[in-house]
Amino acid sequence: MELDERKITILKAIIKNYMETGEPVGSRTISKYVNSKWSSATIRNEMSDLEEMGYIVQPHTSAGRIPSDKGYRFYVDQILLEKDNEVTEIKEMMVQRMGRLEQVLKALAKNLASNTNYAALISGPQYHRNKLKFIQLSKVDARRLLIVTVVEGNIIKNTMVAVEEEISDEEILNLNILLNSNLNGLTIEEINLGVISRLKEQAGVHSKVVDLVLNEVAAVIKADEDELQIYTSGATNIFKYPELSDSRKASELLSTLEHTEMLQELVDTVGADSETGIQVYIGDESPVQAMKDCSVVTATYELGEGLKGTIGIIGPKRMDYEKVLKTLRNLITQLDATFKKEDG
Amino acid sequence: MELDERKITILKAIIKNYMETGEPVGSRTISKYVNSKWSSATIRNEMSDLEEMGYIVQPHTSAGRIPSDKGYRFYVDQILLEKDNEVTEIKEMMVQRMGRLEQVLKALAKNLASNTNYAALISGPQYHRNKLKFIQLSKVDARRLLIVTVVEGNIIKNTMVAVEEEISDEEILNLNILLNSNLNGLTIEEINLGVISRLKEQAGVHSKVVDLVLNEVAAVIKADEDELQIYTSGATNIFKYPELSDSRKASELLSTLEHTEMLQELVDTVGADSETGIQVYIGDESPVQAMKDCSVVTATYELGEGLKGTIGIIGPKRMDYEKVLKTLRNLITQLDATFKKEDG
DNA sequence: AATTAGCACTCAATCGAAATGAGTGCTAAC
DNA sequence: GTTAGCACTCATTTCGATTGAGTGCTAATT
Repeated sequence: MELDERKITILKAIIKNYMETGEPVGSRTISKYVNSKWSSATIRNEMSDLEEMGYIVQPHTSAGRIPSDKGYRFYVDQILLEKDNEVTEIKEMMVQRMGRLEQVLKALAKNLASNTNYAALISGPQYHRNKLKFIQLSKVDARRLLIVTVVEGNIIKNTMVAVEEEISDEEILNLNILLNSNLNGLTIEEINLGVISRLKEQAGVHSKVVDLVLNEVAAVIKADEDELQIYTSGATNIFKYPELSDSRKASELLSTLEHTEMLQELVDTVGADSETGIQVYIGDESPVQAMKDCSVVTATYELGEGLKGTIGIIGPKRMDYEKVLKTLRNLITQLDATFKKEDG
Repeated sequence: MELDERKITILKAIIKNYMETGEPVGSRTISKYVNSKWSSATIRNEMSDLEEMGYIVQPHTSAGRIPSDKGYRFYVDQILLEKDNEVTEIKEMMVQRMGRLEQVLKALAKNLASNTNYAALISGPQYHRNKLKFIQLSKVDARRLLIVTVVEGNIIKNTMVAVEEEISDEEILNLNILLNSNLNGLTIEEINLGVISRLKEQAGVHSKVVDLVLNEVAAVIKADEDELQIYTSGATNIFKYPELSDSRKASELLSTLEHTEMLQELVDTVGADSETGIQVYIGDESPVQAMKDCSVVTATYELGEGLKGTIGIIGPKRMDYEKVLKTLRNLITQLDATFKKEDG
């Protein structure tokens, strides 16, 4: 059997309708919904075919039909094909006060969630292969040094370390020059033993401090790699969809969203669509078990070479794929543009 | 009528039992629960009295009794009186890597939630009246300055600003000295026009930069005051309590916890118990409407003079007050001790 | 006078049979 | 190929009967 014009129209009508209502949709509904060109009986025959082909299912005999995962998949693929060129403008909420990446990401997630009415997720960029841009030591008080590390993408990290004996301002100045001239532009992997021993040699009496500083820098960056930052927002939006809001499902889904370590796999996988990095998981396709009754759309954004993060939307299977995909594509475009500008 | 010994015993038994089961408790249950010294009939009479006095209620005729808010209140006050001296040791999860206050607070909330099985909330300290400890300007690249601000309590803030024309390293050094010698030890309110104009005068050609820096510093601190940092954890724990997990209530409660701005009032109010700063809200007593079916326990911790934050637990009315109060008291003690040490 | 046993009564929760109705599949007519 | 008509299915709703935990009251007991 083949998916002819009419079957496609009917399938789309079923999916659209089900997305709106969340209820199984029957033949009569569709008959009225689609210019009433065909009677309910005809629709019934077509639906019977569509069911046989696996695009729709009956939750039980004598109920209407709902789209199967395969049905959704067809629908989504259809949309992914239509490369919409119009880029609708997103409100200029972005990046008034840059510099605190976290804040921006959180705001972004919040915005995304309230725009779509689904749950949103955003992961901070990962730091391996990331170039050191700037290091600064400062004396906060007699025995305490503040280390500020700036890496590519203008991500700033602070640490405080205690030193054994006081260091004069001038010595700190020299250390700063030393550190920056030797380390700037290197990735964390490139700071190998050779570089380190050369540094320590030049530091003379303060080789101990150099050690301390390098350890902290490595630890800070490492820590961020390990406990990957993931922010979620609008998790409670799922209560807007009855099929997800019974206590068992809601509990499972929400606690997964709360324990961000369980979302790792979702942000690790790079999107399939090579151009936009967009990936759509429908139901069981999701790498996260708790989301088998949802659909998840993720997209990858880029801050610089090798500096990638993920944005995601989690909603019911009947989510408005068209809107979500459009929004994400749009956002990615803007993000990429923004960071490119900020960075250069 | 008076609350005699026996009535108190029975009231406590009812509350304890209800806390365990979450079901209305009947006379026979209590009769067995309390050394079976009294028969169910006796208990019934006493329960009748207790109901008349308002300590317990029947959800409907011919059901057992459950504690009223007044009943819980009695119970809690009882516990608050018993100043327990034994301070149980909390696991040494705290403060391995200090300096990133946020991380510590988040970890703390997570810990608290998983220890108690209730939802936990923690607010970062508020910054007004906070002393500036250290300012540092650094040149990241030709047109960009990094401003690092350290305030009392070792809270570190970063901002990046763009400058119109390049400033030499030496000039930056001078600016740093100028800023630190003039501003250190001042609160944000104390940096008034007098101080500012004096600063600008001394800065000479770079008075513009001073302006920029001061604006940023004020803005950063202001921003943190405005959007008070509140972290929640274990919100989904509420699904463990059937009386809170029906879709409507759960949705309301969880979205309140998600939109932290709605928790403002909870962390604004300073605890009533003058010594420990602990405050217990039972049901309607809570300033947050969405929590009228819950109990909320908050405690205030201190980082330094005028630098206060709040920790809170949100759970069902039948929460284990004894455990919660003990845990919070304990935590506060340790927090205070830790920050005192760190700070000095 | 306080306590307890006994019994009638109440009422939410549970169960199950019947009614409802949305929706299907099939057949026969158009 | 399309449609009208009808019997059939089955989740959901409705409603009365049943159950059982728990009470209040009274009379007997200590």
